[in-house]
Amino acid sequence: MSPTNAVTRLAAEVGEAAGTPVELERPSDAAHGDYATNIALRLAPQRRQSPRDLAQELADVVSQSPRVERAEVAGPGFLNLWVAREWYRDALAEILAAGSDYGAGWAAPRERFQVEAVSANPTGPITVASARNGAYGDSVARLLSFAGHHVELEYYYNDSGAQMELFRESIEAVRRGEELPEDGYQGDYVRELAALDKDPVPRMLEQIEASLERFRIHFDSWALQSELQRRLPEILPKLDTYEQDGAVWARSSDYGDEDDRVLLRSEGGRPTYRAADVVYLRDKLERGFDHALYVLGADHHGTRNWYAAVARMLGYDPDRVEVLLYQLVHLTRGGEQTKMSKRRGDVVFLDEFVDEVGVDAARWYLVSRGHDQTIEIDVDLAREKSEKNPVYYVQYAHARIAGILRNIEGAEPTADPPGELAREERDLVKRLAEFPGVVAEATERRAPHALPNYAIRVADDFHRFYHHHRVIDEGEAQPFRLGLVVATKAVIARGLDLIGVEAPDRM
RNA sequence: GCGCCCGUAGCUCAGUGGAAGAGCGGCGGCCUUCUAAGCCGUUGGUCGGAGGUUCGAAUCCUCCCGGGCGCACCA
Repeated sequence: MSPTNAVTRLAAEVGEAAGTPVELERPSDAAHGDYATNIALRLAPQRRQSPRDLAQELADVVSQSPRVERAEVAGPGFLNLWVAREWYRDALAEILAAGSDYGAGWAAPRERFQVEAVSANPTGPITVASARNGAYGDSVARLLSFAGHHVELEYYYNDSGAQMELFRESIEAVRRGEELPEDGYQGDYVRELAALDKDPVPRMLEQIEASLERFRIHFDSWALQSELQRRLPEILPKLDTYEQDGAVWARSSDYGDEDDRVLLRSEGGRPTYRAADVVYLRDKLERGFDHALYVLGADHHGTRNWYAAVARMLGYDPDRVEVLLYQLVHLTRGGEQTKMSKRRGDVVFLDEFVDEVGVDAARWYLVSRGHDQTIEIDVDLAREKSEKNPVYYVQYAHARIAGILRNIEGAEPTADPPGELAREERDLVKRLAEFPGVVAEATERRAPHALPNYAIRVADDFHRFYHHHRVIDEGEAQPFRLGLVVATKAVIARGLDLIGVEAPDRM
């Protein structure tokens, strides 16, 4: 399922001629037309026809369409299309009618998604590494929601594991003026929490929530490991388990995981985090979510198959569980790599990073790389680089349009071109018409980094248009150009919103 | 040793079977005109390597090299 729009409707016309669905692409070389398809090359073998002959037959049919200016056969059998003025008018009219909803609501069926993201232990402030988790997970959530799904974002935190004990012990040690436990938590924030003379965990959680809200990530709910763990006795019998060496194991290797996993430790029968995972997953699916998405750093990729195995063991369709992995953030200082460790206090916190570069540049930066790509951040260069961050290039396009609109308040936009379109106008309309396809693909591939890359292209086409053509006082061209920039503004604003970046009216 | 991810321009990275790209950097131009955080030109790549599949491979398969991350009764 993907949204219908001017491009897919044109593809459908070609598809009708070909008798099979057709996808159109925009050739990088303008000499290859506005749109092109390789359908003749794919169909030729089964039709026992030469690709070029087949392409020519399609060209003859398709060129009859009022939306097609001309159609040509090129190379081994590509079909290149030049679209007509009518197509541009249709495409722009559709965007103006939809406004900020352009590209929205295409999902069918509409389902309920839970996205669990960040979920860092409250043993310290949110780091830049966790911020990537949040930026990625939140953007995926925004995309799913924009598609028409019901989406809730949840933060799951561990308040009872070994790391938390070590954290509390570290605080206590500082309070008593004793030496830190082995591998204990260090850093300024530990001393500050120790000075408060209160339970450090609620304080830490408040700070985490505040940092994430500032980063424009709002969590709908917060889940607590200790609470979920209490329901373990009720869930445990539903699992395929066995005892060995005094511990209780899940037979997860029979359900698609690499190994069996310990649920209850031999020492005192204390539950592992995986025991809580089982309760939590069941809770998610029983709460009425069709899909449970886990956003995990690559350092957790070993647990990738664990969640699906648990779903199988509990009798759920494992396809309802999805693990979204992203690669880690590496920090360097003046070329030297620093390890991100909260325990050693050797770490860059999100708040510091945002103080340096701002929310917009930070979110853009963390989500504009593919999630399978390791991110390198040179902390010393972060600020300097932020001034050259492409996010400003995109935002500037939006601000320029806002400036135009301020100067001609009340003027009526139209999608109807007064005459032949200029090259910059055609390029911009075609670019905007890509938006629904970009959004749909980004959503289905869980790949929000397509948005910033696309937004740069839009800004590119806009800035070029802006440089070559005026909007205001251009006589009969004004209403159409106004429509063009109004549509551009809507697409840029939405594209940025989907990755949590603001679209300012002035810069 | 096993598993996952990555290797594309000087740097940071897009591009998941169709005709090699962007930003930054470098060099040279453009502001009495809706915002110069902009525009135009130019510089730049044996797509890590070798085989294979295909009419066609940066993209799919195999092997090799290099880097990252894992392989807990931590999370």
